Amino acid sequence: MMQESGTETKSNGSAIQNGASGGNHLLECSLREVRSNGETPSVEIGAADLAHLQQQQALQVARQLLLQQQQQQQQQQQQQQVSGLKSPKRNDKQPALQVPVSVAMMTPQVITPQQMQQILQQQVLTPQQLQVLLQQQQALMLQQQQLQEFYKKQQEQLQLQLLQQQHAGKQPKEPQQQQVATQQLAFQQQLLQMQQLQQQHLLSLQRQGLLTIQPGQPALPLQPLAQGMIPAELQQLWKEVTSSHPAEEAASNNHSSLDLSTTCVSSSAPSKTSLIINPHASTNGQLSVHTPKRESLSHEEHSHSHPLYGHGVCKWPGCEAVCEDFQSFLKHLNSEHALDDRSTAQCRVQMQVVQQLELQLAKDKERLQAMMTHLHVKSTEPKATPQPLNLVSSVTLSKTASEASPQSLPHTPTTPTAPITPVTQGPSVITTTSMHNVGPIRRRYSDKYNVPISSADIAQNQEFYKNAEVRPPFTYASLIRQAILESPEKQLTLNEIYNWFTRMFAYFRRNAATWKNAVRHNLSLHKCFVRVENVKGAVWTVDELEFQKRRPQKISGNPSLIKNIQTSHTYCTPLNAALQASMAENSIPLYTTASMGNPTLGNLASAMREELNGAMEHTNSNGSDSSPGRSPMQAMHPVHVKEEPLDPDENEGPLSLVTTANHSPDFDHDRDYEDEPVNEDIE
DNA sequence: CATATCGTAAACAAAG
DNA sequence: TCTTTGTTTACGATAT
Repeated sequence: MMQESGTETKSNGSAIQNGASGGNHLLECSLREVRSNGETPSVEIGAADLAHLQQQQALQVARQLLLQQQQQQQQQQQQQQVSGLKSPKRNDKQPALQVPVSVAMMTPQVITPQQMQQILQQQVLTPQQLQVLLQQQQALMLQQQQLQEFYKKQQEQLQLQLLQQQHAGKQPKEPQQQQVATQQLAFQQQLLQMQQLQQQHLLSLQRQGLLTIQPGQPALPLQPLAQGMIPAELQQLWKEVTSSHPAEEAASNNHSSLDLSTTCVSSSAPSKTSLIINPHASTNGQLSVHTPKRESLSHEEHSHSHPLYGHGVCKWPGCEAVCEDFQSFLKHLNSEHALDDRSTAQCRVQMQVVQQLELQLAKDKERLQAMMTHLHVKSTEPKATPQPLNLVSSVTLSKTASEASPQSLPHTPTTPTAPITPVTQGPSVITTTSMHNVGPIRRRYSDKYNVPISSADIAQNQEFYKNAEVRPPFTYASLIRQAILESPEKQLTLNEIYNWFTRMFAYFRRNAATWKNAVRHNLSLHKCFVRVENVKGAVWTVDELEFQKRRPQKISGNPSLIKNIQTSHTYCTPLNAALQASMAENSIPLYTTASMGNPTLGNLASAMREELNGAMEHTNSNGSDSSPGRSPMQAMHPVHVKEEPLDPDENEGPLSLVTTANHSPDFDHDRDYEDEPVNEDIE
């Protein structure tokens, strides 16, 4: 290898970097802070804020509901007492009474599987956002479940009382009332069952690819959510995406789904009838069995992270009670947040909160779509700077997004087979690399078309790739380059590169021999990687010029692509501003204070900026650049949170702010991956 | 069809 | 001697 180019490269790099990296640093820092907060999404606090505003109203609504419900039940039972017959009409009445209640508890404001998948596919959300959403959803589900159980309990108890009144002292074998009651229950549970079946059906349809959601369809503002997802399905979905702990989660999934299904199915089965017939043992028994079962389940399921428990604090909206351990939290949860009017109301409020968030998300997605459309389609129009901000709810724009720029949105046409990497086929500046369904399939990498490459996408999907064993859609060269450029000194030893791979990508915690060989192979093969002898050995650096050299060739074939890139470059700064302004504009209190606002949007912003910078970078390399002041290396500056603190002796780097901010909090986290995974599964 | 790129495998050598 | 690091060649898949 030629060593002399090493110093050359370095001086090159630093010279270029100095161009315009200052702004990035500032942003970087703020983003970093934000990100570090994002580890523990404090959505509930924001929810609490909103809850305070809405609590009064919701409380009343809830009370009314409960009152109505009870009254209706009493009326019903009085009728039963009077008639003592199981008339078919009773069944007619019940839907009117029960359906609204139970359905209302089941359906509202729960993300449908379609929406989930859509979100995942479009990858408009960062994995962090998804997790936040997911947690919220799970919390909601739990609450809903509780409500349902409560409802059922209540019904049973009422009937029990009824029985005791009527047949005091007797041991009725086949009282007609009970048949009626059983019918009631059965009916209600059939409803639930039907809903579940529907959901499962939809899910399976989607999994088979029969029911596809057009990825180009922008952010349909929440359709009336007819189907909610039960927690098991949510988890299943999430697991499919992440597939990080398959065994455990599969187990817990089975539990929860079993729990639900048994509740529904068996209760409509005759065996349950006998249970109900024997009220003393049965109902009590069911209650005493059921409740702890669910508890232990939730304990199992969320022992690591209960949606309502974090950092020793109860995260029930507006609570924040301190619980030292999970057990005490459970106690607290059951005592303080038992099923009463207040909890019910809070649950409803939380639903509203989630709905609002979803609405907001839909809006922002639409807005993003409009911006993209505008920048792609109307690339000939030079002054479009603040315009995207005003396009908040323009349906027409989002329509044109899917129609006019088909290239910008990979359509994955008719793929009933395995959904193979609908990875950015288009030149979209804001890539929508869908990664969740990337299988072990061989494929072309987006790097080819996609200017922003790893730098941007890695940043965007960092969290995801960290936990999901999904092959990142980037070439080894891109990844290596990214690793090196993320390091404070812009240089890494081979081992450090390895560590970066294992730390950043769950995928590379397997088959070490293979990918390490590939890494070495790439390091040697590509001229852009320069080995520099050091006192302690050798480090690898990136020759940006060389790296840039390779890509214009690839891209040259596609004029529209270049056009788009240039366009995005032209609008880079304005768009950046627009984005941030948009975020500021959007930051309703709910967002800014506590909920998903800062971390996720910040993350998004960083990702977007990276994308844009990446595009810029490439345009520069094409020579058709209009702003020579900005350099490729600027884009290379890490906007990422996780830096490369591995080398304790390389601290005097130029990015002191960044590195110091990075080193302390992340250090042990880094060490985690450093040791184990490397040797992990070499055979 | 030719070519380029990429990933994988593997042989080999030098250094630690 | 074994492992790590680095270089090189070969081949298949895929995209242009």
